[in-house]
Amino acid sequence: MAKGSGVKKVRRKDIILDVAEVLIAKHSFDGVSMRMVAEGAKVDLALASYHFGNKQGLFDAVLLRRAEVLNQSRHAALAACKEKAGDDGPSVEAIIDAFLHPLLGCGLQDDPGWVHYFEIVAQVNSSPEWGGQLMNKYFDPLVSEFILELKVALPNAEPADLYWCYHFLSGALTLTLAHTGRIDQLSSGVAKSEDMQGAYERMVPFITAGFIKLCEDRD
Amino acid sequence: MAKGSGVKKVRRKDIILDVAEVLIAKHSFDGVSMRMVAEGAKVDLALASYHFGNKQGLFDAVLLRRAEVLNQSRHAALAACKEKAGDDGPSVEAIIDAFLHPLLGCGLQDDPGWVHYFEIVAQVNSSPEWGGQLMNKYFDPLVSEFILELKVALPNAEPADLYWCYHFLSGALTLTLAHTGRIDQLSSGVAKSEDMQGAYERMVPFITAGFIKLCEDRD
DNA sequence: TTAAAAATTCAACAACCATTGAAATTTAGA
DNA sequence: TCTAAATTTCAATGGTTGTTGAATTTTTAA
Repeated sequence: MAKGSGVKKVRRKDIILDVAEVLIAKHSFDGVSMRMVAEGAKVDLALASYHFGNKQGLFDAVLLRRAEVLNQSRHAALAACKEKAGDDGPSVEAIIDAFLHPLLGCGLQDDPGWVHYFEIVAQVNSSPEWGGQLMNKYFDPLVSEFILELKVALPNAEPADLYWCYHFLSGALTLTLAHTGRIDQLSSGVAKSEDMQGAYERMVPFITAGFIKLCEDRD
Repeated sequence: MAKGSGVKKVRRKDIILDVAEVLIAKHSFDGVSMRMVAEGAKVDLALASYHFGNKQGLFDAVLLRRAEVLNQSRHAALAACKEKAGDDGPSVEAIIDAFLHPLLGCGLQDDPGWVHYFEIVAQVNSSPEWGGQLMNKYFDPLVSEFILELKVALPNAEPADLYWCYHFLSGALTLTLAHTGRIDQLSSGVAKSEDMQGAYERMVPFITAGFIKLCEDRD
């Protein structure tokens, strides 16, 4: 390659992460071997171990890489929504929207990298082995920010109700991100797994109504 | 063993299923080896292959065994709820309740077998590899019954909205069944993963409100 | 240009994997 | 009791797994 050609050199380390991301999304962590990754990245078997220590280290790196980006994007969305709101703070719907809308902005609709990443997150979230630990480590500090803001918007809410509501939100969201194609089959094509815009537009009012019902209307 | 002692003989085949259920729930399908199952069941390595053909066959058998029981129980609950309702058919809340309440009756609260089974279902549901196929095969015929009844209760609903609502229900439910312990950590113990009664009582109004908001109130 | 550091490859290790055919044992039925 | 079938064990197969130390190449920086 000529000097100063302006072509950014893609590091092998990043290629390995990209390939691992795709494979883990499709086959789950235990279904992927280091050899599959090396072969996909057209790289020697030993290289992934060199860069990431071992298989678990590779997995952690895949998870961490985009978590930081997403957390920052969500944090900014929450700040903007608080900025725009009056003295009473943002509405429940505005908070839920700030939580969900950044996912579309991440390129969830277009960028295959993000699509695969979220498929991994979906699997991790409902894994008894890693679900609690990893989600707590990578995402829950930011989630706590949102719940704190929801407590302001829903001052009469019982804490346990609020946490269960977030739990339902988390489940609905991650299954949507999992892209299993189940809704396509169930609905005979009327609803499509890939339609993240449509899912988003429906999820915001659905979840908002649930929060209000449980944390405001409660008998 | 003395003849006619009344002690029901436990078949090795069932023991293998029980052990596989526990292990798959904890480590996922690819994380479990035939050796781990054989060792846990105190049985020769070859026996599981003899009874179930191969590893995939064992997995299918674990999934199928309780699916039939659950489907029958849910079908009966829906029938009873239609019976009790007037000419207009059951309310949205009654239908959602008929979908969720049988899970408690299955022994979800007490029987460890069912607890582990539902952990597997949770993982399968959000697996891109098997999620669409397996859930569709084992559960969706019955799910279609429920959606049909929801269409009666929500005559003005757009079909796509209805399927997305069920999708959100499915996600919220399966994450709850996954028992990841994440909600315990997030809430510092205020909400507990094991509290299926509490989850059920909150889930019914939460999901009902979402359905009504999206499929009845829609602007 | 040169030397140190980083990245990459090579080769091999021991451990574990699922599957299977044949032999041995247990069970069921006549 | 006797026999055929079902169950269980034994032993081995060929393949795949993650990891690692040493050798080689490439990059970096002085």
